[in-house]
Amino acid sequence: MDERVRKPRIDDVARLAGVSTATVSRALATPDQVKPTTRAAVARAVQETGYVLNLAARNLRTRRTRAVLAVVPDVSNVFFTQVLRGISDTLHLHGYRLVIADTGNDARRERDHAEFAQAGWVDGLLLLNGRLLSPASSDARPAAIPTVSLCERITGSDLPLVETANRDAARDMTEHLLQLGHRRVGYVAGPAGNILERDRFAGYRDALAAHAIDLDPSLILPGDYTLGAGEAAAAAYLSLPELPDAVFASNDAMAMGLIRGFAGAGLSVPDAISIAGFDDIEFAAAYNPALTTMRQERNEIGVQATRMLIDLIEGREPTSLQISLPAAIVKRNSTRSRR
Amino acid sequence: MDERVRKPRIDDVARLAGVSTATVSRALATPDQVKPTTRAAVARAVQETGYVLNLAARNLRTRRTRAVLAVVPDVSNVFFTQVLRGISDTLHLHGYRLVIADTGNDARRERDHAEFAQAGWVDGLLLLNGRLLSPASSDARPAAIPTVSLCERITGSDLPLVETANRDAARDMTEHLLQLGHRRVGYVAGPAGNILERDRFAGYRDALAAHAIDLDPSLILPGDYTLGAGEAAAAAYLSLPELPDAVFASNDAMAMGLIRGFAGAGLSVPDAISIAGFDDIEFAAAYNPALTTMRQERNEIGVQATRMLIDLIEGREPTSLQISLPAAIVKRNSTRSRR
DNA sequence: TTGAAAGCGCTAACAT
DNA sequence: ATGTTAGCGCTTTCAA
Repeated sequence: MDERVRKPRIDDVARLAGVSTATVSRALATPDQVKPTTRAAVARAVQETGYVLNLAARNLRTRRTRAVLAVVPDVSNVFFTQVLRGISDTLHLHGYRLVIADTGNDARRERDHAEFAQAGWVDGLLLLNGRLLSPASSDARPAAIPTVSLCERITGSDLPLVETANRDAARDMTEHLLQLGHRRVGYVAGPAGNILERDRFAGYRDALAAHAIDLDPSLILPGDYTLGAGEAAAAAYLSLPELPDAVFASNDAMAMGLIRGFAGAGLSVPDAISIAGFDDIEFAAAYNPALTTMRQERNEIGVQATRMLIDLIEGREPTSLQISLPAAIVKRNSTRSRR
Repeated sequence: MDERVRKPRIDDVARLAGVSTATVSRALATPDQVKPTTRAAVARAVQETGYVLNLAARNLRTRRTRAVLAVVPDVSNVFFTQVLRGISDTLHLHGYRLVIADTGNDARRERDHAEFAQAGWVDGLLLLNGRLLSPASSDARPAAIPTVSLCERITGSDLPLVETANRDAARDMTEHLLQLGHRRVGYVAGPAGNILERDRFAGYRDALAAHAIDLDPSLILPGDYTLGAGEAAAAAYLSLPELPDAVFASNDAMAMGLIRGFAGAGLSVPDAISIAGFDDIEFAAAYNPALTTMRQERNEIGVQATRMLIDLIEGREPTSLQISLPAAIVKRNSTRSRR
């Protein structure tokens, strides 16, 4: 029931156009190496036959794909999507295609994709997930294709890296809350062991130390970067004998959770308490109240990492193999000065 | 300076293992066709040489890739990310890999990717963008590889399709607002000409007609699915001699914009006015007030479309080539009964 | 259960 | 400017 004709190949076109396959190939890939008349003849033959290039054959022959794979733990995470935008645009600019692999935070799928990447499925690899080739196979064969990691550095790896200066950023935000006159400044943490969390918490500590304020363990609450964790933290703070003056949540979702939690208890933010977040995700500005937060230049992270990768792929020496991008405080309505 | 050794090929492994290349190939792809002893020898040789398969070669030979391409207009759009999750999981379940192409709403990039897809870069195509192969090339050669479109139907195409029953959904939501006792029900539209917009507006009209309420043009405002459009609409409503009782925004971002706009003018939602959205994006529940909205089963759209595609790829007859998924009202705090 | 051998469809020397 | 030719690295009949 499938009476399809054989797909036309390059020699079908060549025959019809009355030239050699080499000429067809050139007419398609490097038109200016071919006489206009010939080019036209080829174009006509392509039309007529309905020829489409076979990529597998080309890739096999050229040993290149002009494609780059971005491995993302979770495409539905609003954080990564902006980074991807920067990657996508930059690649396009340089004539590469982007393919995205969503691993769903599943190590198996991660390995799968990485393996395929090594198998020549793409020319380069962008790792957005802070780990790869986990302990599973310890043969530790170094990545055979150019690879750059971004957003999270991979523990125990010296892969080229582009990230936000998380520690500095967290220090700055804490310092900002202190400058606002707050003294009891709480902190809602990210997942234990997470590398971002470590950096941000270190920054928080740095700022308090600079003001000779002791860490108050009752103000430091666990979290996991979810809205729910923020709500839970709010409840926990409410059960304290004395509320903090301000809380720095180590990401925006938790900051929003805090606001909801406090609002639900009849406490207004920022009148009763100041709340600051981290990331400046899309909805931070739209929130009620609009969130004061640390803006990570997610787009820029993608752009820089991609530039680095392209240099690597094309055999140039990248300007730098380690980039730490500054983050800036975005002051909105969830914090206020205490005077 | 690049003293890399030649990548090992299958015959290197074969030689080392003392077998033929055919046996190596089988040991890798269909282990149970090979004697355990041989299999072990091959495995050892693979280890020793550090052999990795060359995908281009395999794809060329087998004429398959076991990969599927999802073409997305904008990965940073929260709507699509959930759909992608459903796609990704379903594909994985069936042994396919997903690659995502972000076209950045750019027709050129769209065509690029589609072309590569036809060139055998993948086995199937998932179109999330509501158009493809736009007027540019009118040679209208039918897609050579299995293709399913989702989310938005493509005008003037009879591609297999999975979508939300937008018209029904919009009718239901409008009906709901009417049931709540609202009479002057406003509508904030999506981009003119957008197919979703047409369906949703039709549903809005259906509901009003069923109650014999005339369309009031002053209550129907243009929009473009952005938060800003919602804010602008709020301002426009505020300048009316009489405010509507309720407004149905044709997506969540605009509903949030409306709430901000009214809140900024000192009007409380839902006390002064009810606001309903469409989509139930991630932040709808977290918003202040939590948004009453139409929940599209985005994950399910992805799942069903992917099943359909796999059937197509593997030569089975899909159960259906046209699926319209119902959407359900999620009642939250941005609407209230008027009594 | 294994091996020999013939391509899959293209591109890039090299020659003309 | 164009043609000839030799593979790229794998899988898969077919035969043993």
